[in-house]
Amino acid sequence: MTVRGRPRGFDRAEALHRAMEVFWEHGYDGTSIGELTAAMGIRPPSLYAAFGSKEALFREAVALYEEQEGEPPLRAMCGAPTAAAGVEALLRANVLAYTDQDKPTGCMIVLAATTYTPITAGIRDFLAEQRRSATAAVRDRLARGQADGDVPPGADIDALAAYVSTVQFGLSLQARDGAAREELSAVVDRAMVAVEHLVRPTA
Amino acid sequence: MTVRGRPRGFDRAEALHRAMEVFWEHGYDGTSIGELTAAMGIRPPSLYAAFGSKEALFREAVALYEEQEGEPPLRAMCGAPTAAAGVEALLRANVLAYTDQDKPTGCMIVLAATTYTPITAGIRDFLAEQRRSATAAVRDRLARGQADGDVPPGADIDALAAYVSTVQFGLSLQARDGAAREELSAVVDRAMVAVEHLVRPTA
DNA sequence: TCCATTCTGTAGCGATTGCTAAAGAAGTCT
DNA sequence: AGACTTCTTTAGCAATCGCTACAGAATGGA
Repeated sequence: MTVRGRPRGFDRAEALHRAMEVFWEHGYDGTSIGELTAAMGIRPPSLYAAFGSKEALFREAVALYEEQEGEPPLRAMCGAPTAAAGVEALLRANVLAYTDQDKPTGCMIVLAATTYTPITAGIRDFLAEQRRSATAAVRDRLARGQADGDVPPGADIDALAAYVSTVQFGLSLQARDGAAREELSAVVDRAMVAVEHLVRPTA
Repeated sequence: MTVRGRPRGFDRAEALHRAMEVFWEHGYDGTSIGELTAAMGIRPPSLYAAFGSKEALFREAVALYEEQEGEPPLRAMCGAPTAAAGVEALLRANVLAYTDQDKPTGCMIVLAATTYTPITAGIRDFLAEQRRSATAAVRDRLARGQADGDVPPGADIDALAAYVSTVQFGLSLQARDGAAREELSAVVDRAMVAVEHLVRPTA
């Protein structure tokens, strides 16, 4: 079952990766089709034939981002022996990722569409949903900690997960503002003081 | 020394306030001149005659925002008896402000330009500078706490200030995502656990 | 009264936006 | 070979962007 017609002249996966990097750095609104086609090495009709629209391309780029950049820190969180260690692993992995010299700084999910224009409401809601699911992943890890006995049964894991996410969001913006890796690492040190304390028995 | 020529037909201060609200909600890129003139009740030539350009108007809007929205929480921080109480007052005042029903959610300084397009680099850097000065204000309050004796001399106040700012940045995004006031309040509770602990003697 | 000055309205500038029609190129099918 | 299908190219669409030329309106000064 071979494909008919003229074969595609570019690597779709590689083009998507390039698009992801541009969206990551410039956000959704800040990225034009011209910028995308230049980075992807193709012309607009090829982009639209392969990806449908700017919004559809962005959603695919977000999915790729979550797979490549989002999953590893989450796996580090799940693989840690305790919930507190998991949260710390998550935060530290993200600090490293947010300050990687070879990539745009900060988290794409956090920074790509914070403005509130009616036109890009769909994009904004989509990213907000991704952020909520990230928070849910933290809460699930804390719940497992309760089951494992390393988080007190009475702890408000929803509030604690919201706190961890809040710190993560803030770290992304700090990274965009040019904060150094050690600076963000020191912030995580402080953030973990609260986590450790709240996870301690009879807190 | 009266003004010559036709007098201005609108209240400049009120028009600026309207512009601020639009920029606050939609960000810099997300706000068009048409949207601004509609909200301000004027036509483009009047806007340009009174404010110069979109960027100049935005900078004035930011200055107004800091005066109206930013100063009160900072004063609350400075007026508190201890540095820890000051940080808590700052965070709680901001949570109330970020979730005010009558205003756009979150902080304008944090949310108005997170994307990284070369065109709006000036705007982005300008806001980043405002964020840095907010962090500096927290650090100064912590330094006063050291002088007053309610913050240990050995405490790393730069790192602690960065931590507080990180939480603040995160709170803004959480507010934009629709987080309720009680939810953000609970996040502040958790954040303060770290602050209280780090400010405790011999920490 | 007449001029100078300044603001306001209409109308539209050049540039850029996301996106696409139309034609040619490069394959598989019969 | 020739039809069919699919991709790529050129060129440009309508809409919107930030901004402004120009003429009319409203004031103060002489």
